[in-house]
Amino acid sequence: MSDDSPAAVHRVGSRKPAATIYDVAEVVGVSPSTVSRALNKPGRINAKTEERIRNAAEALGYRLNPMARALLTGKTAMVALLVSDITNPVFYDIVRGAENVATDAGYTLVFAESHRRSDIEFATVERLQPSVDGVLVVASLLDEEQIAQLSETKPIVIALRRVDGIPHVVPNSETGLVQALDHLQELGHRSIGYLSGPTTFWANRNRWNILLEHAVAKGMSIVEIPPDDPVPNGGATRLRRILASGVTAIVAYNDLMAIGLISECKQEGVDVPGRLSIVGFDDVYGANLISPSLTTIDSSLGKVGAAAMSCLLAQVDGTTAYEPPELPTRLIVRESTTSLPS
Amino acid sequence: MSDDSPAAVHRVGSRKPAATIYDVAEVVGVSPSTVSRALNKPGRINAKTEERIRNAAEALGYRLNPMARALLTGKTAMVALLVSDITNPVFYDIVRGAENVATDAGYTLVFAESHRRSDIEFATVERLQPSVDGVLVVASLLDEEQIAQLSETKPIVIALRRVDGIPHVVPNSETGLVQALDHLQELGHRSIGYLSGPTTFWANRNRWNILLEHAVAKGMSIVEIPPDDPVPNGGATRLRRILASGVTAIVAYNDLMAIGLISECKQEGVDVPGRLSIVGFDDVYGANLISPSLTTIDSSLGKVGAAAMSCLLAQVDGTTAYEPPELPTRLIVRESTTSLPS
DNA sequence: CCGGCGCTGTCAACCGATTGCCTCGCCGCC
DNA sequence: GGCGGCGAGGCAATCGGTTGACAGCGCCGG
Repeated sequence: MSDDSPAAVHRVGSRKPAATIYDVAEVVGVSPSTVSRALNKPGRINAKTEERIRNAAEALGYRLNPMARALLTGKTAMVALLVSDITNPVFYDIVRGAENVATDAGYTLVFAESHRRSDIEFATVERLQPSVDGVLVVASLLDEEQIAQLSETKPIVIALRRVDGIPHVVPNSETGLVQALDHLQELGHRSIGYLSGPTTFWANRNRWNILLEHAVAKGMSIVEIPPDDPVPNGGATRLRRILASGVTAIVAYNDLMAIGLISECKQEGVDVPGRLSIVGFDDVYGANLISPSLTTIDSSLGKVGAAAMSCLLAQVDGTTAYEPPELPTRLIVRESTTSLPS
Repeated sequence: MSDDSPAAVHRVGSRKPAATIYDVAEVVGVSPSTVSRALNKPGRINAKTEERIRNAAEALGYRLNPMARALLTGKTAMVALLVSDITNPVFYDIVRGAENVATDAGYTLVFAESHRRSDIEFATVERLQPSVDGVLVVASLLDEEQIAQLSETKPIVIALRRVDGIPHVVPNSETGLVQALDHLQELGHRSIGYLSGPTTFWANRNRWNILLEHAVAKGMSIVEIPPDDPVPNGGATRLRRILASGVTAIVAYNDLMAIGLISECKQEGVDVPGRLSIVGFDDVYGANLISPSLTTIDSSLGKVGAAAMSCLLAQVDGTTAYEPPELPTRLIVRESTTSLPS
């Protein structure tokens, strides 16, 4: 039976108009304002009346119209979450963490994607702002001025990027990267390559700076392998350059690039980790599936999303200033790194 | 000035109140209704006046307040997308496809997760309905009655599940599954196991029914390996049962279960595909990363999401009845299947 | 010379909920 | 007995934008 055929037919047009406080008021025989108070100022109204109103509201299937409330109060109980690319697994846990916090706090999450274009990002935030109480942007591509400008309209929080004067939540990349360098040093590696990400990304520059500083301090040599392709797994095309550089281990900007590099190595017959040890960043879904499984740095993205959303809601509610927790990263050793045969 | 102090500080409270049509009207010297008409009924107003109004609106940074419009017109220009589990990669492409269509049509996407609980799913749809023009639910967990009930309030579309009387978009699993059976038969397999998913899932029963019908027709023997664990990768614990059953190939409910099974095989030293050929379903991210890479069935989830959203928007706009495209699935042969040594 | 028409723009009601202010009735206390 | 106080509920304005009804005006034809 081929029952997969899509059903286009449907009884349309028969939708109920949705009950309002006026309907409830009429049923109970009170004024709409009394209904409003009964429903959200417990105690303001006589207990018995309140009870009758609640029952009537229940019976009518009354739901508050968020638009109407928003119009008057200016609070929409919605927050926007903007990522540059939905299909990038780096964002999954962030989205989930943020969604949980928002939902628990009674906020509805509006979700949007900027398709990796800063102009779309700007326009999208602008478009969304009237509908939401605040915006959480993950790894924003905008200038600091643009962010500051958007911040004048509604609260905005940035995740995975440090922006002066704007609340942001960023895991501490240093702890994990230092652990990675220690790990590689213990394995006998002296010459490291950093497989760089998009040069405009704050996180990319940040990671490189940390690596540079600590590698030098540890007496290791390090070199940045610049990207020649802006797509995330553009790492694959750079294998030749890496081999030519003489490094024995690579720290990649992120797991996607590391995974791309491993694939390339497989194709070219380069042994990983025998010839080249590889460390990723983020521990995304898939990092432990690939063979060899990827040694990488866990940046607890779920917590980043949750913390960023908490930070945003704290601003929206205007209550206490939210103090972001320390979010250390840590190395997860798997199969893609091994000791250098000395 | 020169407030370069660290992140926590931020000039709060200094947010602009956002321009309204009243502000624009005052600047131009016309009435608010004229501004409204100028902005969204081109031609209704004198061209020069309209021009002046547009300029003033631009200068003031005027943005329409969607809440205000929604209150009167009943159209919010938002649609909700509900999935059961954000971290399930099956949904990524669906979300992306749906987001693109919604954004292109000028709709804002509200995103929510039901945490795999049908009660949360129901409550979430109910909560979201007043704010949106329609709801797209992916792989709904609800009864048909519940879905019908929700459908009375606002348009609803279901993806990845067939529901009588409710518009739905489902890829045709039959084409891909038949190809998989053909593929396995060519490789010499005569005895197949279906590694079943959650028994309550429509898609699970659907796939099993299709497999049963066609395997029998092809003269192959087939057996359903029931789940003993509701989590997606619960497949890992079932290896013993599979081996005991004597089948030489497994078709899994989805890639997650197939990947779990492969991991288990690795741990237990069972050769894949030498001892057991494995076919997944969905071709999610990661299916080609694992080793051996997974033979699976591509169900073009991006198109499913796009089609489902188009279907929803067609209902919302009340324009033409949307005719969902045929969405065939097809087999992708990789390394996890091989011929049976006869 | 007058009626009527088309073009522009204004008026005012309305969507649903919230909230400051007011009223009414009742109680208790001096 | 008079008055203050308080509990309970109503009135009406308000948020921002939309829209049907209508008014002023210039112009045309009869």
